Amino acid sequence: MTVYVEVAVYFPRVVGTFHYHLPPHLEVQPGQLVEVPFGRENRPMQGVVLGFVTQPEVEATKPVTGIVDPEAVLTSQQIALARLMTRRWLCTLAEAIALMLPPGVARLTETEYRLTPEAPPTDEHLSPLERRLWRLLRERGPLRTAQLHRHLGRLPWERLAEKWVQRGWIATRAVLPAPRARPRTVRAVALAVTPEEMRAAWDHLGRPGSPARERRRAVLQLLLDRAPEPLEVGEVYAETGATAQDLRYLEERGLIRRLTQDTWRDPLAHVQEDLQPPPALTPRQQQVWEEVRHSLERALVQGQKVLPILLHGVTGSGKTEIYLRAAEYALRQKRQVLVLVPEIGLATLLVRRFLARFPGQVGVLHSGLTLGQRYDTWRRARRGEIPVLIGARSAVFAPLPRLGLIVVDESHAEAYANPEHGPYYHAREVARDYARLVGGVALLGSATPDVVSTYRAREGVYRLLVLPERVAGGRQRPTADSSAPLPHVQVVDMREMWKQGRGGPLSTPLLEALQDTLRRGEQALLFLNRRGTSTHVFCRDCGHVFQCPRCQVPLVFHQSRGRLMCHHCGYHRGWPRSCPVCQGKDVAGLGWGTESLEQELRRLFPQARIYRWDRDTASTQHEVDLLLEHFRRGQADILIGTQVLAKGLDLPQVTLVGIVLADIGLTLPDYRAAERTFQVLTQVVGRAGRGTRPGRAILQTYMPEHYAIRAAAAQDYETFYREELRHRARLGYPPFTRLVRLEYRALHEAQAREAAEALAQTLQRWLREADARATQIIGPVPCFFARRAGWYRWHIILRGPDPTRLLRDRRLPPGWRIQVDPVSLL
DNA sequence: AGCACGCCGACT
DNA sequence: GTCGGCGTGCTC
Repeated sequence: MTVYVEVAVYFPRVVGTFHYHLPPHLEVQPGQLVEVPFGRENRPMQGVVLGFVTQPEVEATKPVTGIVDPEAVLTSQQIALARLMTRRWLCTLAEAIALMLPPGVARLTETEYRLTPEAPPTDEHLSPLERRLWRLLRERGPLRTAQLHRHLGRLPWERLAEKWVQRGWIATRAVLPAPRARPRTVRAVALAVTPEEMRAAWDHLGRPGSPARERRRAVLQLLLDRAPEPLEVGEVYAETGATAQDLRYLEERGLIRRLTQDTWRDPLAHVQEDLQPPPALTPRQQQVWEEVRHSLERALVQGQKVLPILLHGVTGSGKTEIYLRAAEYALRQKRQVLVLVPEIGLATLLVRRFLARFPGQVGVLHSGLTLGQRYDTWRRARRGEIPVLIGARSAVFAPLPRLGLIVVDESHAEAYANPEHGPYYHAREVARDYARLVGGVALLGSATPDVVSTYRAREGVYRLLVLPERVAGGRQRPTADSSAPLPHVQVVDMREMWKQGRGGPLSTPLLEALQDTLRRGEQALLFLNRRGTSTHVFCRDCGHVFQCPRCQVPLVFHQSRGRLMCHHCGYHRGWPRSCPVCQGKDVAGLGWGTESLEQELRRLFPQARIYRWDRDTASTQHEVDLLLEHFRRGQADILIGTQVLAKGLDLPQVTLVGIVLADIGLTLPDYRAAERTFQVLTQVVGRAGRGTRPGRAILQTYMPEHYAIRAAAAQDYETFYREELRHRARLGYPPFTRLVRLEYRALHEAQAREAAEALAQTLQRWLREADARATQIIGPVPCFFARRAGWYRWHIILRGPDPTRLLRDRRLPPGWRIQVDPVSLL
């Protein structure tokens, strides 16, 4: 009986699956990564076995040719998730699976180039490019596409290689490169005899009294003390002073045996946290916890399907403690826990709290780790050896065979969507689907849930739980019956300040509040969502604004670097000597950024100690940690920062938050602009008064009457939600419709426009054919950020009750990026 | 990704 | 008349 398997060939653009037969000597299981011949050339490719089939779809099946990894790379639940994702996000199965494969193992087929004997024997009479290619292949031997690409870059070597193939100078071959990540093994030794046998040999380990005999005895004693655990040879050398010869001596006499041991490259290996007992819950927390526990019990004990939980808790209301208790419950049921965070760099505190509660049981997974660390964490997760995995967006695709709980912290965060490469997906939505598939619980936490999630919760799609009060004293010592007040917020109308002739970024109330805070020896945060010194650099004679030649957005002046910079693509240039339009010499800067704000503060408060936190002052994780640690210890009085201040920071000494300009971003032409502004303002205001002393916030704005500003100032989610929902209903945006955004990028404007216009016509035809009258096509138009890093961007928006239906099982021309339920239309 | 098939422009 | 452009489709 021939065995047939269904294989998802790992190639992003391959649609569908393929049937192969299994040669008698091979045994596979679903989820395994195998090698198969593909295409008429039988190019070796990787693929994932999805399952067995009794009857192949085609007569002549090809054989599975090899097994890439002895262990299954995907769980059956992940295979189900991948299948679901193709419909949810309109991606191919191969694209979804690619997200789940172990880092560094999955490889795409490449072409290998080799010089033949027909090739010229010398590089005389060759052009410079020909000579480089000839020499590379002559000196380095056969090279793969990627390797040639590294050496020759953008030079047109591929065309040349093709010519040489036709001439017979070069032979090509399709190859599957070796994995980039491998398990790391260390050499270890273990005792090979019983203690009794060891003692019998004790006096025959060399000349009596010799140092060698003492060293060999020390090795045996050490191994006996630690038995039955093998010890790494390095440790044995260090502990006993023994040499390689000593180990060989003992091995030859059969006293010890050598082995190689898998090691885990663990990014948390050197992190120590003191064990912390769970604090008492406030009555509110207790109520919420009872509800969460009930869901967990129904799902994990009784095996029932439960709704995802949306935990709406204001900043400082103790959501983390709920996560910890939920995790503890799942662990007791022998289930694994996945914790998603928007950016792992800002989640240090959360990781530490999990470590303090579950020492030795926590793993982390994010793109900042080395390939080896990610690979090892992935493998251990696959084996079920990581009880709690904390990670960024892509960790939702980690293989966790006994997953029971997924926590999505800050579940409103945009960082969960929009991966730059690969298919578009939203990790929170994937987490919901995944939790349902594994029969577990999805726990989505947020201080400012996105309105779509809240709407769903009220429609009964989520279980909504609310923590409306802060726990007093931050996380230090929550007592059972106390709650801390939310900060008092004062709105300052900057138009009034302007009329009174007060220039500068700081209003009188904010200046006075800063003075007051400094006098009392407390700390202040100043939030300005914009880096640099001047936001616009322009010619005073003709009004020309200096823009990025690649992105066409205004360049921002950074005085510390003495350069004009593009915040989109990193382009930079020196200060212009003259205007390129009118040759005028009067070039000036306008507007405020964190850098000029810092200068102004130093001028106004010469004795204050000021830190500035943005990408310019702290670019690495280590620098960020250091800066925050110093600030927490009171080594500065004022911390100026951008967007990052909104994230889950715990700075208990901060009693004043100043929002220098609340309106930034509010006027962007995006359906979520108001929501984004409300969220960031609410989160920043929430940074005030997390310790024992009450906090206050001052919010400067030119639009004090805007509902997002007013609701943020009042810390009133409900009002914002209702107002925002009214706007969405009127304009026909989610949650009342769904959107699909189709984006095209090209190096020439005309190219992008033509592609977009062509697709729009096709879409119109499809729309007529499907008679989908409720679905609208918006565009094609250039995106708001019409150029990014030199690429022209056009998009088409589909809007309707379910615009994905129009695209399902249809193929778009190459180059189009599909975003289902996009979080931004910019 | 390759590699076929397939229908419209500048050449032996 | 032919070579060749890259649009569309297929790969078990």
